[in-house]
Amino acid sequence: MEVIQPRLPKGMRDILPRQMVLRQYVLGIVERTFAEFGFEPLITPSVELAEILLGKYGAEAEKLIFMVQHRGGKEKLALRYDLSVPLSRVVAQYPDLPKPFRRYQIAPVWRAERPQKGRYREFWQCDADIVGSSSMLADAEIIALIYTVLQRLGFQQFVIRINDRKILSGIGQYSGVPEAQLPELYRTIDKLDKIGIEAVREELQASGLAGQMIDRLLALLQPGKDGQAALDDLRRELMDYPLAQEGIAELTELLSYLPSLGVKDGFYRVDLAMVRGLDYYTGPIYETVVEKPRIGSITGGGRFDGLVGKFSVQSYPATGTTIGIERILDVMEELRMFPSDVGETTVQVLVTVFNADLMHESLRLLTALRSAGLRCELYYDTDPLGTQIRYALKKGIPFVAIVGPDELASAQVTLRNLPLKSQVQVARSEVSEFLRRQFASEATPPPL
RNA sequence: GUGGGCGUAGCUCAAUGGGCAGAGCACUGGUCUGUGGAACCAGGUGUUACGGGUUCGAGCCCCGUCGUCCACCCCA
Repeated sequence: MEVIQPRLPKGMRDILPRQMVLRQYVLGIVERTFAEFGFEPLITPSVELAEILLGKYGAEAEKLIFMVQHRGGKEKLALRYDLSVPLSRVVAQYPDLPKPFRRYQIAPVWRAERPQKGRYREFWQCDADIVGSSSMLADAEIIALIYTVLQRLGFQQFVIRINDRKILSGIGQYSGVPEAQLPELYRTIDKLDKIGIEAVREELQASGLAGQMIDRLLALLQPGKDGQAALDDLRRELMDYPLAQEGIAELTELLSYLPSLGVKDGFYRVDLAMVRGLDYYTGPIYETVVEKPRIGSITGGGRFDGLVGKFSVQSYPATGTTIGIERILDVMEELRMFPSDVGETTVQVLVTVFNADLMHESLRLLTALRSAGLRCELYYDTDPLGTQIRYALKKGIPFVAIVGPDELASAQVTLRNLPLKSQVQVARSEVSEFLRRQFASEATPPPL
């Protein structure tokens, strides 16, 4: 019979148990931190009506939306592209949600991109957003949240780049570039840190911008300059541009909150050349980059005050971020950032079976351990102990429990700790408590 | 969507200038009744991605398709 080739759609992956252990460790820290910051969980469908998603992200991004159809379906459907637009729909659809509405959502999104390193067609986003407040405290808390999550995950080196769409718009006005060509200008500016100041100068020249204006723009963007100093320069230079002044005031206020929220210097930077591609951002924007593995941004977000208004006459200001779990996992694996007690499996104990006569002893022990909340697997055959132990080693199960004739006679259980190559005999009545103590401190995130 | 590299066993890779399908690991079954990733035996390890062309003869050369990786665009 012809077999069907086992394979996956382009850009999509299976996540096998060994990877899931690492993933759940990271997700646990992310979710716990979201909850500590006062965000509440939300789930929305993977599929939205196409009209909900279309016209929100910009022409380029919209091409990447996965359309969904089924035979005879009358609704036009699409897989969600991000979590911010569904959130905006939810807020518009349930007007009685108390504001500010603080929700987190950890869920897969889909983008029909060409896959490459750190880029998949299905990946998970961890969003935390605040809807219904225009306070810069909200933006500052989002940045503190990003900082806290990355600290707890053990990131030593990262920079949260901060800019403001209003400042970019002001710079656009100041440059005298026609409205229609502004997106091109922003795209070029965004490349500053990637291709360098001279390459950007050349691109601006090629686009027909006057040399004098190019000099003034590049001077304003000041890649090397300290954030507050750069903002002060801007404030003077863009005196006549109210929108830019608004953005400068926003960032100044936002920055003032960060130290008291525990965000340390050096982990964030005002970067006037950082743009972000999505259309819906309206105020402060932020993204996090790491130097070591060059993998693009690991978080991204900003203020999107106009999005809820697309779904309701009642509009609400909103801000938030997404944390890219796949890229974070890629980085952490590459830098070997996982604590040693994050093992290869979630199974804690293998209960062995000494022989057919003692099978029921093993079953009783198994049941007792499970009742105590320990994660246990039973070995199904009466293979020699060596074979059973090798099985545990291979799967990375840390403890092996043995009930043989000797243990039965003395009402004890032998517990072998495979990583430590040690073993102890514990009274049958105390086995559960003993093992629970062994696992008491496992994989808990370090306090700040 | 644009450009480039690469496609041999499940995985990592060999195969003289065109001349008979290879290794390690993994996997499946078996042997082994008190302790370490074992050994031994047996076994799929495969239309050399697919289709066409050149040739007496193609894993190798040419064309096309598909897949994959990388860069660009953009993004998490």
